[in-house]
Amino acid sequence: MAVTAQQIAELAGVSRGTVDRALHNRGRVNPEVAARIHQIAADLGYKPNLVGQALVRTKRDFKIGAILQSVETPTMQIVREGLRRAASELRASGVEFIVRELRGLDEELVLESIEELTSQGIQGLAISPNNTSELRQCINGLYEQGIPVITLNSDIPGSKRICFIGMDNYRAGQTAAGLMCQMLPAGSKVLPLAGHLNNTAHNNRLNGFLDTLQQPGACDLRILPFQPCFDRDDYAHEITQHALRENPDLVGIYVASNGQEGVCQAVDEEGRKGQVKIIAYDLNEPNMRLLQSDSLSIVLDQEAFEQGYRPPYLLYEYLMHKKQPERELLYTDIAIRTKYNSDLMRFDRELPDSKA
Amino acid sequence: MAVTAQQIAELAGVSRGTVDRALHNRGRVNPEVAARIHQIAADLGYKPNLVGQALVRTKRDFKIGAILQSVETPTMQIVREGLRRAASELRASGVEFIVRELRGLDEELVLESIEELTSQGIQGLAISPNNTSELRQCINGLYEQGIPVITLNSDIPGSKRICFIGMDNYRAGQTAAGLMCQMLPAGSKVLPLAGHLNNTAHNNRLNGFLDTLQQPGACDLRILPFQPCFDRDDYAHEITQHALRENPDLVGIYVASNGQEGVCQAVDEEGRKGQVKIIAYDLNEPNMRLLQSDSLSIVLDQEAFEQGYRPPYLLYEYLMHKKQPERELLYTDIAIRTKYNSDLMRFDRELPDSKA
DNA sequence: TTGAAAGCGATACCAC
DNA sequence: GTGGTATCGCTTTCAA
Repeated sequence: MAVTAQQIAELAGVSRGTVDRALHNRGRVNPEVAARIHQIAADLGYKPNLVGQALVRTKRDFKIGAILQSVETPTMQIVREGLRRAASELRASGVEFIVRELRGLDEELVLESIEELTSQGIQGLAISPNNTSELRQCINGLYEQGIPVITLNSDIPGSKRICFIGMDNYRAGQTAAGLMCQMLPAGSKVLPLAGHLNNTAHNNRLNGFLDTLQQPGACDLRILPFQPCFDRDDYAHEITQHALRENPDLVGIYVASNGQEGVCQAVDEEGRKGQVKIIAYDLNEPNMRLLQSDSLSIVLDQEAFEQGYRPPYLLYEYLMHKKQPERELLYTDIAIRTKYNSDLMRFDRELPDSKA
Repeated sequence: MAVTAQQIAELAGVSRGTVDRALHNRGRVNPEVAARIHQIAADLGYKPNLVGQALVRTKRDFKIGAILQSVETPTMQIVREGLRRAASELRASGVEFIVRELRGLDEELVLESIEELTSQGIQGLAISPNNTSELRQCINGLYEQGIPVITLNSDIPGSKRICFIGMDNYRAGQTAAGLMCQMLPAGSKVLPLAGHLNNTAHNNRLNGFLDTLQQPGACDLRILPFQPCFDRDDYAHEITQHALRENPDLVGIYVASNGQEGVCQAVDEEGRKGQVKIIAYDLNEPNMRLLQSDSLSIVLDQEAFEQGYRPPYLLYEYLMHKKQPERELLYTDIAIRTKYNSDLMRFDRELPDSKA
């Protein structure tokens, strides 16, 4: 049996209350007694039992909110799974949890939802935001009110969110560059595709890619001018088709955004499947299929489940023990997925049994 | 606030005790009353508060044991980190935890340690075993005594351990084959290295690799006869040197065992660095350096931290809620690591603050 | 400055 | 069958 506060109290010849005040430096305790208590606790290696602590905290009831956007996309659906799982686990420990799942990107709706959640008295918020100044101000406002915010999947840099969890897109771009170098011989021609011109995530993926390939000592690849496909498969298809016809020696395509299905289809139609290495993003159902059919060579994944799963716990720790997240930027793993190591059903992603 | 058993009791006009018996079907309760209670609980979506439950369980004190072998190796040191972290977390919830960390592989010592732990009254055991029939029998014996065992890192197939957590080595070999195909042009010559001839893990890695390359429709690589290097860098060095001299067109080396440092050194000495793609196993400090210096192209990692971290929790759940692990074989992720995505210090690997 | 006691939620035991 | 009560470890309040 682990040592309890009661045991310390008996050894010190005082009551549990005094031990508690002493060990937590709450004052109102004779310095000599306090010193003795600390000594005994250290000798016995006392650690407060977290279960006991947690039970007490259930008196002050916690209420945490979460807002997801674009829940219709495959990646956000995985984020949502993670969020739901965390919510269900925390609810089982007595935490109240309110989730708003929004379709599309609608700043108005987001601001409304925040309003709604705060009026319901949430004490912390996890959100997948747009990067706009209104939302930044809103988050800063919540911070001033003492409501911690965590951004997930995409960030609002410079805002007063206590942390961000998501992909390091620049690093991911570097990773893609490294893989292209491994796969292609010197002098190969590569086409980079991005989404919207002002999408920070995609731009970072592109810059990481280009910077790395231009470093001194980097492998020698010939990079075509990058093309925006606006996350659309039809545009991506057209761009790819055109590039393939113009460049019979095109052997690599880097898709920093959505549009990979259009790319793969074009490559297939032009009869170049297997001759062109394609790297795309996010391990979801459609991309799994493209990997299995050898259409995509590699998918870089951002561990979307984690992005949903962790924020509730981070907020809980913050509220419960005033514990700050380890870092302001919690980058998820950059997972390299191929045909052979891409299992959507990893064991640690399963939902726990509902206990009746 | 979540709904509590007390509230149900009030609504049903009975006492908490009756509610408890009814909901857990412990009998000794009027069927009509039981039905009413079940109805109310369902309506209110009652879930027992896990914290409250956990607190009660601290009365019956849990004692869990763990045995690690070969703790002097880089990989097992990561496993150990995971194990220690889990131990420290569970201790903070009142679970007793006894860990034996053994150097080398010594079956006698392992059997002794098991004896010692059981005599101390452990109710569950996590162990990184050797695959011998004595140990299998021992594990089966523990099972008969009602002491669940989990094997980690390496398995004893067919024994009555409740589950195994570790790498799917065959799948890893397939993954390596897939990567070699992506990296090398058709007709390339590849040298496969293994460790001991009877090491199951290495053999599986090798077979997965060879099988995949020989499948119909697979890419066309010429595989040299595989060589055992007995996990030694000096042998690996010699084998590699010889192979490189004999085969000026050798452009790929697959190292299914240890010995990668010898391989890299030989490639470097022969002036072939950058011309030969090398795939090896396990992301540890030495391999990180080899990745950074572009000596290794790719490392396949087995998530050693997880292998240590999860078994204690699985045992705890098993003992606490009689919950079986989801599967008998819990395969850890096959992580593909390159120079750019190999960070030993991922955020989810950090030790929690010690709470005073 | 200190102790005694209540209470968090669930369970187990013992009377009735 | 059922209700009352003690208990797990800790925090908090109220008296003293």
